Amino acid sequence: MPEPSDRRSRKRLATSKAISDAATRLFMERGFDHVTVDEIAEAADVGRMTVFNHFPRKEDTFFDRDEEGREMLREAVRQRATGVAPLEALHLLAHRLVAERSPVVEFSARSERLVPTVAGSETLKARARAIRDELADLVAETLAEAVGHDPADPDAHLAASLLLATWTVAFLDAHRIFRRTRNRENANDAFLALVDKGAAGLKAAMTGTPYV
Amino acid sequence: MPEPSDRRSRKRLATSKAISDAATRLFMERGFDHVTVDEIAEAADVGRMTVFNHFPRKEDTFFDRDEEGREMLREAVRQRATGVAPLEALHLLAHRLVAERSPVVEFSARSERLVPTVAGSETLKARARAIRDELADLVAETLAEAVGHDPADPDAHLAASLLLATWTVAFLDAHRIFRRTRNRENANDAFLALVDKGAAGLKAAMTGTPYV
DNA sequence: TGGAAATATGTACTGAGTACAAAAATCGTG
DNA sequence: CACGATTTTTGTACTCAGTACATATTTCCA
Repeated sequence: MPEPSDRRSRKRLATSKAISDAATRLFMERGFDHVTVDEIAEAADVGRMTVFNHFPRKEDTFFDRDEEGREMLREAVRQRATGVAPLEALHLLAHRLVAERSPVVEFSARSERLVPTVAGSETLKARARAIRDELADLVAETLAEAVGHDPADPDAHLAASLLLATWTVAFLDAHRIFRRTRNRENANDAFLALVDKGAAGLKAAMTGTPYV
Repeated sequence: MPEPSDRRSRKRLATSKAISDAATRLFMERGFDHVTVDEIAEAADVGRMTVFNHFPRKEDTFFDRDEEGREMLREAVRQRATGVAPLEALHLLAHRLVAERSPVVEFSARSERLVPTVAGSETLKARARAIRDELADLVAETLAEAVGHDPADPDAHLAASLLLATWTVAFLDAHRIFRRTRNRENANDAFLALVDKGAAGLKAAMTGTPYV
């Protein structure tokens, strides 16, 4: 994330952030469906059209950092150490993100407000599902690329779908544990326990392929 | 599906069917986004409000048979033969549906028009994903119930998510094969090959639980 | 400093979905 | 069969997301 030096990019970024911050705050306060785009624009002190200029849909003001996730997944597979299978690299990534307290799998006071905000809105849930599927497609293609297979390789798509499904269930369960116990370590443990289970299944499913 | 005998129910069903049929036809012809609710109402010869009376959202006029899928999944687990593990019952269900040429996994001229219709619309894809997640939740609860565990059992949710993910990938791959080879047997084989792979993974992931 | 390019904003529109009320069809019962 | 209750259909009026298009404003660069 290199801070761009020219004023134009800096201002654009500042405007985006103002909109996204205002929107996220309002969504957490009142729920996605009880906030209008006009109110977001008002709170961010911009015109209504500026919101749509930066974010094609209302829900994009909330989910505006999925590109970072894409980058992480791609890099984990491409920059993996020699001798590490593609799926193993992704499994290691999950463990590393937890160990490094990465924001994407963070269980904190903030995530405790964010998750119910998503859960409380069909639109936000739909967008979360869409992103999950987009990530699965990306992982599938990255896996296939890593072993020189066709991007449509069914095995790669099965592996990617199973992986994302596992991580999603693991994240939601860990969040549930965190809410119940208010203990980050418990949540991390629950997350990794399910991730490991899923990885074991994935390994078995992909036996005989170069992905594992 | 007992045909109700009273006129009221019959008429209501007929109206629903007229709307759903008209909508599906128009969506296939022109694409979901290029059909308005007014046009659906016009084609079904009802008032616009009648459409929303029968179907809360426009996309529900297309996906109006998901309850049957729910019923199948529930029954497969609940009515399983003694000695058959819950997940095994669901695996057998997949094979049975293919063997019996059930409409839900049918690869035909009709499905060849339906699938691209969904693929061509973000709204229909979103609804398909939502249904998939709803089915996964249902399967998770049914599995947990079958072994006397809490409905929120993480293992049940992981198993259900992996199962639905597998079936989805298998269905889409089989459809791709059918389009390419125009041979239903090829599609069935591709479907079952991936379902079996997923089942192998699922079995490994769930080792030590009563689900397998 | 004078445009060129990018960004911000306004106006006017389409179309989904909701709230509410009223009309029409159907049903149960005396 | 008739009449009141219930269900279904339909119309009207509204909110709000999202789009098309034009204009103004800001930033940049030669």
